[in-house]
Order: sequence, then structure tokens, then C-alpha cells
Amino acid sequence: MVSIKAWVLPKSRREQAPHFSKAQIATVLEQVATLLKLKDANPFRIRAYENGSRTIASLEQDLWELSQSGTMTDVKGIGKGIASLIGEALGEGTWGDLQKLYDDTPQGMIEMLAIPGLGPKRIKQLHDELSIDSIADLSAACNEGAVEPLDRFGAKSQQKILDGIDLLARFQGRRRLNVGLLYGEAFEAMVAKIDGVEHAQLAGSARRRRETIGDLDIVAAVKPDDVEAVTNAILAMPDIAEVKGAGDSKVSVILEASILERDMDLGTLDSGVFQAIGGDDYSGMESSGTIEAQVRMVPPHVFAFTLAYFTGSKEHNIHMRQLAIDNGLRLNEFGLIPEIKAGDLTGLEAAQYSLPAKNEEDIYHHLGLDWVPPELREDMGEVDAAKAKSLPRLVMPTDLKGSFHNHTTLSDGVATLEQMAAAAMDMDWQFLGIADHSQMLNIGGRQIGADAEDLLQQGEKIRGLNEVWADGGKNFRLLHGAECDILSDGSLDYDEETRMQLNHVVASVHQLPTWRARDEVENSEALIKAIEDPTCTILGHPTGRILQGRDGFDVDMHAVLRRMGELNAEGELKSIEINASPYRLDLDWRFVRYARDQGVPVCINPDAHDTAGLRDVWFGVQMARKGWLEPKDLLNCYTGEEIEALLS
DNA sequence: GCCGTTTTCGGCCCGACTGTTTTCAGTCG
Repeated sequence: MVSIKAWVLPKSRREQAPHFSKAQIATVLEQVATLLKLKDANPFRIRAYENGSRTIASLEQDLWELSQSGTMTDVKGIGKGIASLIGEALGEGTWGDLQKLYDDTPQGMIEMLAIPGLGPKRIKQLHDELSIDSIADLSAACNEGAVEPLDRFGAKSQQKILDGIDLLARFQGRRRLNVGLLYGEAFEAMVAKIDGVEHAQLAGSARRRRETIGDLDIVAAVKPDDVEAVTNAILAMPDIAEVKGAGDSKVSVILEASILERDMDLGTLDSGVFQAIGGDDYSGMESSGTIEAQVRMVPPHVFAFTLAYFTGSKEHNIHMRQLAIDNGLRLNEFGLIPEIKAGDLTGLEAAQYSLPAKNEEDIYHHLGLDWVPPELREDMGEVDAAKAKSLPRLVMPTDLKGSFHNHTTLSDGVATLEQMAAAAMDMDWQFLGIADHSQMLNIGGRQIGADAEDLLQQGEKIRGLNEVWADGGKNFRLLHGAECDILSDGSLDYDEETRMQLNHVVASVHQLPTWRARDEVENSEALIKAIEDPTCTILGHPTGRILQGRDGFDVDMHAVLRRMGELNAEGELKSIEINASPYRLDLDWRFVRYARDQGVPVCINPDAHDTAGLRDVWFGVQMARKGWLEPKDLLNCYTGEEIEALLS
């Protein structure tokens, strides 16, 4: 059972302003929104805090500068109230009267929000009328039958809460993208095969390639006469653990892992990292899991609208809907309907007057926009760019000609140089960077990394192999690098003379506990010192996060990227990695566009520990797409010759 | 709480489903 960290207002760890980081401010605003929900506050006030949190989290400017210059309210979504709250937090390290809000709300009420079907209003009612303030209390009250007689509750509600508590214990919430896609694509294929389904498509966050997936949304085109039969066919599937609901247009179920015809491939991860995040407990949780899925059935002629609607994001949809309203149109999952014709009609009735759309392109075109790739639909500027016809030509997996950060048997990989090279050639790559762990890396007292001497020997071997391929006219080369540990003070492992002999150095942090115990300022300084080292080429998995496993360390990524941008402007090559392991996907895609804007070349690295691991680059490409990258922004898309010249 | 500018108040996206009701509130996406 995953326990939720207690919610407390952060205390400043600094002597002087600014006292908090952007991430801390964003977290507090998000928590305030949730606490206000539990107090049944004005829903629009709640949304203002939610929007504020989202805005701050993705803000590129320096918060402290905005606050000092009094221009914070120029940021859309930040008004006088939130600006003054932030100003006080940054300047004084205090949080106004928020402490009272935090004190007023029992931790257990926050935990109850995770119970499916139970929301803030009813949690408040349970708290007010039965003094319930923990999941344990709630469970006991349901078992005693104390919940049933409450106003607007009943026998079914009480049972549903018990089921929800049970589900919460079994169901770990979000799944990583690779796992979610396995379920999603399997389920999509099964639904598509049902008689009466004209076509079916996976929508939602899986289609947008978010790094984690909450639940699956499948949109199915079904004629009204076939809906009942299709519903029954779905409910009769063998891999359904539970039916959560079934109506005229929607079936909501929980899928078992047995839907996957083959064993779940969980991918590979650095040695030691598994232990750090819970070892067997973690992998047990991974493979025994279930996932929630919804199928939305709509008449074929409105399929495109429903697909767009359920692809989201919610924020993108709100922006699109506003744009429609500005044009006298009503946009929903059934159509794009002139308000003047729709009148008082709603739903499918109103949709008979919809502008036609045979696909999503048509919908966007009706609103004067270019089609927006699903990965970009996060309301982060894509609507305006689509209007200005300036959306990027996003990178595709086939644009890649190599990668830079991969392991062999010299450290903790299981494949040899030759095996890794052969696998890369199979992918039509022109280069493969080898970067085994450096000597400092120890796991449980055992040295994982390579001694300098062995590392340099590997270089000899690589030069020999490269000569053979060159002589044979094969357009392929290995690049000799190392994944050098960044020590706690920001210096790099190995001596400089050793590092100088490499094609490239991937500098990464592995001693996470030390870094997580420090604050953002110290960590940022250490990372900047590491990238300033003349031998450092690539900053590897920049925060050390493991999705669904552990948070990364605090760091001002904008500041690090700005410094990297300066160094690139001075003619040095400093690249940032999108670690493509589905466990990491670090650099977070939310920073990728900022890196590009600062002139920092990005590289996608599978961090492969075996030949199959090279395929993980696909996930990195998805994150690069979410970060608006074109082939020219990525070192992976240079030719082998160009890379050779760049790194020599 | 934020926004806009026929500004200083009134509106803020919208529909499906469920369980409780007998017209609707809560939850979800």
C-alpha cells in the first residue's frame, strides 16, 4: 500500500529570499485547491488555485524576479490574491493564513479522495455528520451500517464505498506509459473486433503519450441499433475484473493483466535502482496490477468529435471550446454546432446541425487551425501555434540515426560491444554511443563501474571495430564515452586525463540520497559545476526520478538549462538527455521546449543495458514530441559522419 | 480567485452516469 506523504506547508531552508522554489509554490497552490474542495468552497475559486498551480509549474520566467518587479499579475491566471501569497512566501518564507486551512483538514480526508466514486462533498458530509476522518474510520462505519441512513446515501452507496476502499488497496493508480499502452492497445484491438464496432481508437492520456496513464479511454463508432449488442460483448470479455458501470453510450470496467497475451515486458533498469525503490515489492505491484478502462460508443458520424474530446487534455478542450464560443459555435463530444441553430437543443439532438467532420483535421480546420498532434494537446501554446500555422514538424522514431548512452558487459550491461553494435545496425542506425558506468558507482559494496584502465582498453577495442567497419564500407561507428558519476560537489568521476580520451562524457547523478537531502540551490550549483567541466558533453537523467518509484532531487532546471545555453553560445557542446527508459523519461517533457529555446541540443538516450533496451528510444521520441522537438533539435538525427566530426 | 474593458460585477466548459430521488446532487472526465 502506497502511503501518502503528509501535507505540510514547506519551511524555508534558506537564510535569504527567495525562500521557496517554483515547484514548492506550485505544490502548495495545488494542495490549497484540494483543501478548499474539502471545505466545499466556491468551485471557481478552487479552479483559480488549480490554474495558478499549473501556471507556476510551467512558468519559464524567474518567479523571484517577477515578484520583485511587481509584474507577477501580468501572468495570465495569477491575480492579486495569489500574487501576494507568492510574494510573501518568496520574500518572507511565510504562508499568510494558510496554516489554518492545513490544520483544519484531517490527513485522512485527503486520503479518502483517492477512493473511486467518493468526492469532496460526500467526504465533508461524512466528516460533519459521523466525525469520520480516516479511511479506517470510514471502513468501520460502512461495516456497521452507519453510512446507509445518511441523507442521499443508501445501501448501494455504502457498498460502493467499501468496494472503493478495497479497490484502492489493490489498484495503484497511475501506470507508466509503457504499461498503460500495453493494456490500451490490447483492449483497443479487442473492442475493434466486436461485431457492430466500425472502428475503435485509444484516446485519453495514452494517446497524448503522458509519462503515466491514469485510465484508458477507447472511442468506438457504433450504430445506435448495435449499441446494446456491443455493450454485452464487452461485458462478456474474459479479462474484465469488474464492471463499474454501463449506460447507453459508455461502459466502464477494470481490466485484468490477463488481457495481455504475452508476458508483460517491464523493461530494464539500472542495477541497484530496483532495490532503491522497493525491489520485489515494486515489480510485484507492477505485474499484478489492473487498469481502469472506459469505452465510449457513439454514432459513426460523430466519431471524430468524440475522439478529439476524449483525447483531451481537459485544458486543451477548454481552450478549444472557448475558441468555438468566440466564433458563435458550441463544441462538445458530438459536434461543432452553430449556436444560432442549436438553440435549446442539447447532445445528439443539437448535433444534427453540426458542421461535418470526417476526421479530426476537419474539426481543427473549421476553427481556422492546423491539426494539432495529440502529444501537443496540453494547452501549452499549441492552439495559438495552430492558428498561426506554426506548429513544429515533430520528430519521428525513424528520424533517429543513433544514440549516445548505452551500457555493455564492462559495467552492468548484459551484451557485448559487438552485440550492441549489431542491434544498432539492425535499427539502421549509423552510430551508437557506449557509456558504461564510471568507477565510483557501487551498489551494495560491489563496484559496478569500470576502472580507468579497463575503460581505456574498451576504447582501443572500439577503434579496432570502427576500422573494420570503415574498411568494409559500412556506414556505422561506435562512439566511446562513459557515464561519469557527478559527485556531490559537482566534480566528475575519473581524472581529467582519462575523460579527455573519450568521444563523449555523459555526466549523471547516482547518489540520490545525498542530493535529495539538499535544497534546490545547492543542487543547481553542483549540476552547473558538472556541466561547466570542459569534458562534460551530456547531462544524463537530470533529476534521477523513477516514475511511480521515487521523486528526483530538487533542482532549478531552468537555471541549469540557461547556463547550458550560454555554454553552447560560446561554442561548446553541452547537450541534455531525455533518458528514454520508460522508468525515467527524464528530462521531463515539460522542460524540453525550454531547452530548445535556450539553444541546448537535446539527445534521446535509451540507457540500454541489453540489446532490446535500445528500442526504448521510442518512448524518448514521444517525450521529445511532447516537447515540440523537430529532427534538427536532436543530436540523434545527425548523420554518423556529422556526429563523428562533432565529437572528435 | 481570476478575468474583462458595453470593467469594478457577473460569469467562469459541459455532458454521462449513478444513486438517490420523483427532479436532482455528486462524481468523473
